[in-house]
Amino acid sequence: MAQVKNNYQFEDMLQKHNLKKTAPRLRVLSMMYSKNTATSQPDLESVMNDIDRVTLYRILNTFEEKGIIHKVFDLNGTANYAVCHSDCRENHHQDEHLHFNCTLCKNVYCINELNMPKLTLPAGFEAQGFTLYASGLCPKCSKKEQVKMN
Amino acid sequence: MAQVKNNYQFEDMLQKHNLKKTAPRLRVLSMMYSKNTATSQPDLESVMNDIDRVTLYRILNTFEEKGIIHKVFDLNGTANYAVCHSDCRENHHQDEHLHFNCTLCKNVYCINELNMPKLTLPAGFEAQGFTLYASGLCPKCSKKEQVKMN
DNA sequence: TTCTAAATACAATAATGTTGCATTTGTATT
DNA sequence: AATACAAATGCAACATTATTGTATTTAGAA
Ligand SMILES: [Mn+2]
Ligand SMILES: [Mn+2]
Ligand SMILES: [Zn+2]
Ligand SMILES: [Zn+2]
Repeated sequence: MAQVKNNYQFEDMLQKHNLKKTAPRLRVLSMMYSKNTATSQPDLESVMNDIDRVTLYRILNTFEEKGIIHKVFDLNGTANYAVCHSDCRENHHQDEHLHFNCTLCKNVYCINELNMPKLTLPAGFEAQGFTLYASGLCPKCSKKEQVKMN
Repeated sequence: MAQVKNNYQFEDMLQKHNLKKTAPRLRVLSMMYSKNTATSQPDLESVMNDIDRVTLYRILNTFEEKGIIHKVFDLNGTANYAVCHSDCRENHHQDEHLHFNCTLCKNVYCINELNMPKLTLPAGFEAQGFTLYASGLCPKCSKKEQVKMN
């Protein structure tokens, strides 16, 4: 479920990362932490339409650099941003988890409950990181489909 | 390695999919089949700069629909296109393989030699398809790095 | 050769992302 | 509380990627 955090905690987060407490940043944090799915760039932009587009891009970039959020491209190539799990540090993400993209509601879920399988690549390839994508129906949408069936 | 095919074979391919044999289509096929990596949209466009951009997009779309090529987004969200392995059909891709994105040369490799691990998602999620991404050094670039080290 | 549906070319527009710079603001220091 | 300055925002301009509509051309069938 969505991690519940209040404004004080967001201010703390910014302070810990040596970032100034500003209204745009707090609003972005608040929005991202209020959901249990990633936030697409278009969504973010339409919700925060009073904040300059460039400011949003810069906020997302710095948050990513600081290890607060990570970027995921969904199956359509759209940029989505999700809050990082515990162990991400500045300029070093630790986000090897599955991303589930619902084909119906288009939401992207970070699935941390699944440990990545160990994989051996063909000779010559030196893998540094893995990401797993899955597409299909998320719990909400699969329920809706069930109802329609009956 | 790159699948070697001649122009007659490309013409056959188009015919089998009920597509007219046109110069732009044959050139796109020829380019994609000549490489063992996916072709990025920008690359395609700069190489075929005499063909209209829109035409290229439409060729890529129809090829994808027909199951001739599949689209892969690399780690930067750039669209790449790769020739499909045997068993893709019209409007039904069968491309559950690993995509390896080299961090140095940026090339995207389709790794068919690896069978996808079976995964169980958390309750409620109904997965329809999986894609696995890996990033790191491809054989060529990892060799270059070796040489530099010495 | 003629005919037509399909494909391409061209024009316009939308969506996404970046860069440079002027202005504003958070915060450390006095 | 006032000052000072780096950091952040806002704005303008631009680049890239992608889509839509329509006129023109062309592959392939008749
Ligand atoms: Mn994630
Ligand atoms: Mn592939
Ligand atoms: Zn859903
Ligand atoms: Zn490489």
